Amino acid sequence: MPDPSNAVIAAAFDELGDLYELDGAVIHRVLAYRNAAKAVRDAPTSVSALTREGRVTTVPGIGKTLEEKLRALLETGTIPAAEKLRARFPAGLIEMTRLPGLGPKRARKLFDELGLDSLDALREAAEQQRLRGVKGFGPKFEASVLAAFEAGVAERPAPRLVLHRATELAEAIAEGLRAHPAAVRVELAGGLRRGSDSVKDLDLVAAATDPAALAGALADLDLVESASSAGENAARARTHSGASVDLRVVTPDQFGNLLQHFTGSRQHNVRLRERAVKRGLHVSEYGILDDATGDTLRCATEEEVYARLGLPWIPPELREDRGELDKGFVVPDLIVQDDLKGDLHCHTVASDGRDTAQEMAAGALARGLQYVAITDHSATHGFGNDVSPDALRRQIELVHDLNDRTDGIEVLIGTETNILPDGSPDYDDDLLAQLDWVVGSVHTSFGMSRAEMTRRIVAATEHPWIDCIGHLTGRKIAARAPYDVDVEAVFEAAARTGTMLEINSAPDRRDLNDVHARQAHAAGVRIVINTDAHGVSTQGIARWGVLTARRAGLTAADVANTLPWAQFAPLRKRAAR
DNA sequence: GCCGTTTTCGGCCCGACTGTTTTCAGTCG
Repeated sequence: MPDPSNAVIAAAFDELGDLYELDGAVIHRVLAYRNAAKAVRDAPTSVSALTREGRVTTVPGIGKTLEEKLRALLETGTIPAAEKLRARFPAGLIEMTRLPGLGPKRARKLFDELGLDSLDALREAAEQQRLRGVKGFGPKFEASVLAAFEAGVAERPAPRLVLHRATELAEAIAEGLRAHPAAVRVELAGGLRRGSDSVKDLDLVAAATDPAALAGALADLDLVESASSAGENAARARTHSGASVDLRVVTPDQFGNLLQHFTGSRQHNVRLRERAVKRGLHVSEYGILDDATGDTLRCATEEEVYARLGLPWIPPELREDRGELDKGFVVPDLIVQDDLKGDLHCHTVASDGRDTAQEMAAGALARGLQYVAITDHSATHGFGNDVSPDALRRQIELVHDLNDRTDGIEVLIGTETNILPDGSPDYDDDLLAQLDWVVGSVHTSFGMSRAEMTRRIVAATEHPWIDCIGHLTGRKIAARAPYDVDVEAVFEAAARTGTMLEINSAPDRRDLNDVHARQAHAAGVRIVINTDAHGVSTQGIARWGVLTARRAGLTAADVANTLPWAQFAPLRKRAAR
């Protein structure tokens, strides 16, 4: 039995938190499990390995009790406490808490008094008006339950918006609001500003000379289908595309407090406020209350908020409670898009791209890059337009010729070769050896076992002509789960063999993700940020890969393709041969 | 259940809204 991954352990702790909450445990005990789950999910090393080494209590939020539970999980594959609680509380009870306004306390009450243990049972009870018989529940709640089912809550959890679409939409709304005469500043907040993979809704904050007037103006935008007031200086809306929008407006002297509060993350704010309380300060979206004086400090900028708490300004991408508020944390000089000198993964009409190698090279040059590798799909890609070995040989000639004719940018010939189920590439070694650069990616047989998939990708890192592994986990944000692979084993192999790992910038991939990129870097792996662009029009998506790298805390020096080609070239595995 | 520039015990962010209450617990962000 393989050791559970950090993701599996985190899910187990989250489940335990839910179960203890239903069991009526004090909330801080429940939160301890959720904190631990998050710490495990974000941990830069294997929590299973730490447990075996007896060092797991070095993970913040894991103490003696959770260590014991981890040991049980490693030795028996399960946690006894979870088994016991599962026997008492059906899974349907946790599902019931998906309904707005129904949390664990009230769900438990319905379970105890009416025996409701599933969404179906809840709906039936609401239809029969039996809920109002329970103290604390009334006709309005029954109506809201039925409305929630009508809206489809039971079938699907609220869909999440992938960041690039959400950003595009939110920027358009922000632009509309900025045109209002009362607007002083309008900014994106929440996960949009932190660069999360996806967001649940669009958070916007604004400063205005007349806050109520600007909040009211949200309803008038063309993009907005319907809007409602959510208090004096706030508005909530739904766009025609179905996204929900939250807007809060204050006067300019409080804008820093508001922006800080609504940028989050929740965990970052909790930690920030806990720190502040120890100094006698209470932080909210309205200001910083000082116990000593009774005064509330209003901040026009975020910098003032952090400064008053004795902290440097922390870039939004790092506000995830991953150590950024620890004593002695030094804010890194995070990478920016302009730091990138090359793109080592793109496609042309030779496979499934839209533009020619010449057009892609010109596009890369126009974006200020100094080198670009043409890496079309390989012979067994399986989605049409496969590049046969002969076609690749012709492509080598073509790109060499193009490079000779092109000034200002190094045009390299490469491939994105399929990693076959046995871990080998689908071109012969002598052909791969003629290329400047080879990305190896998994595009088939996603359903392999974790052990098989890990062996497959580790074997690819050990191949002498594979310079880099593309989109390591194959995930599609909000659409497709990653395939099951022991990423830590791959990081070890990549570091050992000198194989680089890509942060794929496609906005629905961002793979490596932020946590993996941080782990890989810590393991000594060389990271590159690639576009995987399929046309000139999408070469700008490096933005999303850079955002992922920033969330991983990476600087320009931590990303190999910030180097000019002359310095990058010798870092390739093939350069050592 | 965790944790320590006030603590090895007694704390553990902040504010708004909701529906049901007779003064507020639970939920949400």
